Amino acid sequence: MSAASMVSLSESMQMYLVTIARLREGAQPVPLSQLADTLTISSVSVNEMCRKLQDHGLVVYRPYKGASLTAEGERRAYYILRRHRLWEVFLVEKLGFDYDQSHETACQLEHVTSPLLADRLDAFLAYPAVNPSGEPIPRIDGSLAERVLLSLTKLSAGQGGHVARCDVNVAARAFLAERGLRPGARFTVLATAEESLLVRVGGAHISLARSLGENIKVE
Amino acid sequence: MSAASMVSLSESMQMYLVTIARLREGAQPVPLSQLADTLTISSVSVNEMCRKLQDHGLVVYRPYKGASLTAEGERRAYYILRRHRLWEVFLVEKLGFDYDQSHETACQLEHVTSPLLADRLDAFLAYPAVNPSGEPIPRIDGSLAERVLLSLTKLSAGQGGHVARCDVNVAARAFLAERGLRPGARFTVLATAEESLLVRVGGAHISLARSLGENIKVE
DNA sequence: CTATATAATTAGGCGTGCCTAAAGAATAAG
DNA sequence: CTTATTCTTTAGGCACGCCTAATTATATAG
Repeated sequence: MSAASMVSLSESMQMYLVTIARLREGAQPVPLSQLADTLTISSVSVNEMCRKLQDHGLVVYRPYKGASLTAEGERRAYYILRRHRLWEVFLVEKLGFDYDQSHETACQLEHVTSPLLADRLDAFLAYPAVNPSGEPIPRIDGSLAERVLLSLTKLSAGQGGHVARCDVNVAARAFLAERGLRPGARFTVLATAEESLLVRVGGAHISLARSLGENIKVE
Repeated sequence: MSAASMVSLSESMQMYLVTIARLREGAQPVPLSQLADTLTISSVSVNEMCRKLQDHGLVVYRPYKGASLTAEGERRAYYILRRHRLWEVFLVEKLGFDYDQSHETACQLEHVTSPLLADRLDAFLAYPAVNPSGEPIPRIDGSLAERVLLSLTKLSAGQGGHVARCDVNVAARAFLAERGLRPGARFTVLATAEESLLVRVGGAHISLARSLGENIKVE
């Protein structure tokens, strides 16, 4: 529980923090299994690291519940997330990367980005508010604009946007992801009816029950 | 002595290779003491690593002589050096960094730069031939333009350039470095006479014997 | 309320890259 | 040619971040 305000964190610790920040929904702790899965690291190692992060005062870990961020942990996570998303903007807008390519590359660059570099990059990119898939970029002061999310069913035919979250069961999530309807994807609503709606994502068309669309959050 | 052509190298191994490439003059092996000094790593560790690099077929290490690069080692070194200098150009020209700042930052970025990123960056910067201090940038094919170097004494009053190398003894090197006349520094020749010349570097003026200037290589 | 699947933990290990201390070898200077 | 200095090598260790195998604890479905 030591403060460790100025100490610089290892790349691994940084990755854990930002992963928790990404996976959590609201103040919900993130199950370690999910963390292990996302990071592709064994659950034993994840456990170990979460305890260490807790000792550093960055994470609160409750067995069988999961890991959540302390105020300091969140600050650290946003610090990295800011760099990550700034690089994504640079890679996509200036270097013509695909979003997926940019994400992978930004994952590396984020850890070697000094405050000076981050701020200059920010200025160079004209202070973007969001990354290429619409996720907000934390500001220098650590503040993060909340995304304004709508249910997919709130849109009318012709409108489009980005998928933010799919709050559905695993089977449905896999089904949708396979067809391209996953967080970050750009889509257009083609038609709506009483009980279902038709969506275009990438080259594919998907027809969804309203009950399912209700739980897909977009912006 | 295994080939290891495709294997990716650790960041440390990369740092050793590019450091050797930077320090060597011609095909001269680099003394381990100099390597240890530059990397600020104990000579024991440097020794260890040079043996490992030799086992990987990247370096030739001869005790009491020093380390030199194999063809493959040089290829790897240039691969990193290319990324390093491209980032320096980006940081200085696009983000307004000082050269010294850019050098430090580029040292980090170079290790997380995929071929795609390097090539896009190269294009974005309009295929620069040299970094901000005039050192040539290795090309994609691994070729490195030789610098055209002159002795400082070859210049006449009014001409200027960058210091490339100071081939003088330690005391003289330290003396000159302290006054700003070190590799990378921009200077102007203010006046020349039979036995000495006057140079401006930064805000300072330095008067040098021709015999000393003879061994200062510039471009 | 108990069985079963899921999660947590302990124990022991591995590779990398660095360190210090101490001993041994070669070069360069007298 | 020999001594002093510098360089090399061996030995033993440490921190980090990861691993597997085996054990123990919890939660939840029946």
